[in-house]
Amino acid sequence: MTDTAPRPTLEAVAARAGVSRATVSRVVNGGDGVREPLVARVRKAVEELGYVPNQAARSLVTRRHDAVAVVVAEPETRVFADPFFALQLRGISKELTAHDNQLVLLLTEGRDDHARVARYLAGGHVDGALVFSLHLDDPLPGLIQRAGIPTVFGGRPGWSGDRRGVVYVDSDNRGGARDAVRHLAGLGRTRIAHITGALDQTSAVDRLDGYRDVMVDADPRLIAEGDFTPAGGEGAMRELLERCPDLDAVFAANDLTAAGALRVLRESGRRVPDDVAVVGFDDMLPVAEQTDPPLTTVRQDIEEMGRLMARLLLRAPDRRAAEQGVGAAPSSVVLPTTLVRRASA
Amino acid sequence: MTDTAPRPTLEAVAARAGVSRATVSRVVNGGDGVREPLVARVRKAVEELGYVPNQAARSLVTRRHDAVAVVVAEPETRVFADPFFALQLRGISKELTAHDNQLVLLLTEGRDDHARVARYLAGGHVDGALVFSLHLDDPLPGLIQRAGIPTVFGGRPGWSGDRRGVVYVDSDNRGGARDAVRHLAGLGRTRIAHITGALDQTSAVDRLDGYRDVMVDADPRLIAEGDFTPAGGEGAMRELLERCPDLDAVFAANDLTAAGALRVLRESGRRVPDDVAVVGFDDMLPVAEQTDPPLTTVRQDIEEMGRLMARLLLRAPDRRAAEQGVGAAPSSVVLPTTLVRRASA
DNA sequence: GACGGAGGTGAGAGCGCTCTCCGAGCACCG
DNA sequence: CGGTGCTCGGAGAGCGCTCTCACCTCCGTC
Repeated sequence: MTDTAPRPTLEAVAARAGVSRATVSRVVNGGDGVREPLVARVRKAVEELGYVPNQAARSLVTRRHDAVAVVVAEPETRVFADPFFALQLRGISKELTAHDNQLVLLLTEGRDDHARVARYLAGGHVDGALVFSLHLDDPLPGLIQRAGIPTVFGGRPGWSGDRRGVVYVDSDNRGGARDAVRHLAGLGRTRIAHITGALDQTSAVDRLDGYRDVMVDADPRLIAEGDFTPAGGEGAMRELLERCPDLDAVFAANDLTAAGALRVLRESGRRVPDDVAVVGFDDMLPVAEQTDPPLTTVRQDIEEMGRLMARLLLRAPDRRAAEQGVGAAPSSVVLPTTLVRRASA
Repeated sequence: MTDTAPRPTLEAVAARAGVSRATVSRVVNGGDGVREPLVARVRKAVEELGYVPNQAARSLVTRRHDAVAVVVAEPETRVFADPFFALQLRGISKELTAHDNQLVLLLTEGRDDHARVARYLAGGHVDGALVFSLHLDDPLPGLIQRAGIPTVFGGRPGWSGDRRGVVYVDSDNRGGARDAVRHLAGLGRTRIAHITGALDQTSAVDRLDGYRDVMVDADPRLIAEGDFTPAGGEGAMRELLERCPDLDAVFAANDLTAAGALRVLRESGRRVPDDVAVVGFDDMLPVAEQTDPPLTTVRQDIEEMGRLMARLLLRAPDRRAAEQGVGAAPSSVVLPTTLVRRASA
């Protein structure tokens, strides 16, 4: 069980294959510049010995780590109750795996962790960082920028610091919101309400802006603040019904909020979509398909966002290249959204 | 921006503090055996230079990595739609952070990834592994055991291989299920049905066993197979209503399933809990509290399970200690559950 | 006052790998 | 047939750190 067998080294493989360490190294790293028969002999030795390169030794000299940190700066449990982040993580994982990179997960809770994360990133343990920092007042992006490693943000960081060189991947929240509201208007609805998300996050602000783009002179009482949770949606919906009992449509900042709103609408005796049409955002499948009635919503490809973040990061020029002016820094990407029609609007 | 500044080394700190490398190393690693004035001088130099130890160099000689792999062997998206895993991850993260360990996340999808994961773990990149492998037929536990690194499983691995030395953390699924069913019986219910989870997972099997412990000679038609999803719960509930229209209680394998069942019960015109009492499992807050009526359920402390897994792993004797027979291997832990009474039963 | 010992400090040898030279060998050209 | 250029393989120098020794200082003790 406790196999004392020391792991074989390059040296051991070289000895077995009857070549030098350098040759084995070349083969292990792609085999360029080594003649076929030798390559085969080396590979055979590697196989027989079960050789696995020592990553620490390799990193020591190459200064690469083939590892990327994923920083999740969400103080609340919410990020977890929410499949959103999990899906992005999955996209990231797939892309990193495809490039033989490891994923180091850094969850932060509260300010105390910020210093820890900053130190870790500055410590050169990873080649780059993917950061989810959704809050407007979050100091983390600034700290990370100072750490000086390539970084891609998930969602537009709502952050007033130096924006130069900031790369992010986001959905077209504003455009998606516009589509949603236009859809409702196209159904002949005129009293279209909006339940916002947590307004300390850029996505919520952008969706609100999109709503306003279409409802240029909307009754301000048609806007109620939510927080992306079902409970928030319920509260906001009650508020709206009280203020504007004549509303005939609701655009909710996300599907969970919409689910809460639907519940309150049903309680109040309103029929959806007959009396009030409802549109959500995200197209989170377990939620959007399970509501009663199924939710018309704005889909964003969350997993693809994660993939893209990783791709952008891996493509980022490393320090040496940057110093030589080689390879432009990648720029931010905003992914399109699509309206998914179901029964609720 | 592209700071060419090479990171300072031990050597540099030593020079600045006017001591030897060895002394700096001692201070950085706790400062034992170094006199106070020197310690202060070294710390000052570290501070001024912004020295951060090179983990690769350190690992190269110590053969420790202060990193733990978390392997999630769930081919389906489901694990993600489900806050369950996320909560455990959070517990793990907290505990690892408290011990200055990093979390390397390995998500596997499908068989192809198994070899990759096994190679990684065997490659000695991490000091141990926390493995979530919920499926009965999963080859991963075997592969990992062969990799020969300390491992703790999340949930009892349903695996027919060599069980010696297998350490896991699980909830008392069977006991919790018994409590749930006894509670229903205590309410005077006699036709108590069970919707199972996905029966290729030990937790589902254990909960079914718990149900059977109480319902010793239950009508087999009172058991319907679900899959831990709301949709599965709906299907199973319809099936049950058709087979046994006289049932007066349902114990669902988890809260999501219960939510689906509730919907079908409502559709069928039955009142909960008056006509049919319902109990879930997990006490997943966003779900259990939001159902109509709120769900009576069996709570397990998911985050604590994660914490415990990490604690067990970190306590596991390292190889050297094991060779000397020092430090017993930790043993598995089964955490108790508690019944949470809400309105549904 | 000399000696033993304990407690601090420094020197140096690697950990396993990459990568830069160099030298050897080969083909091809003159 | 000798020279030239190129390609392939090997030797060796570190990467930054830890850790074992050996040494040195200073205290207590007889």
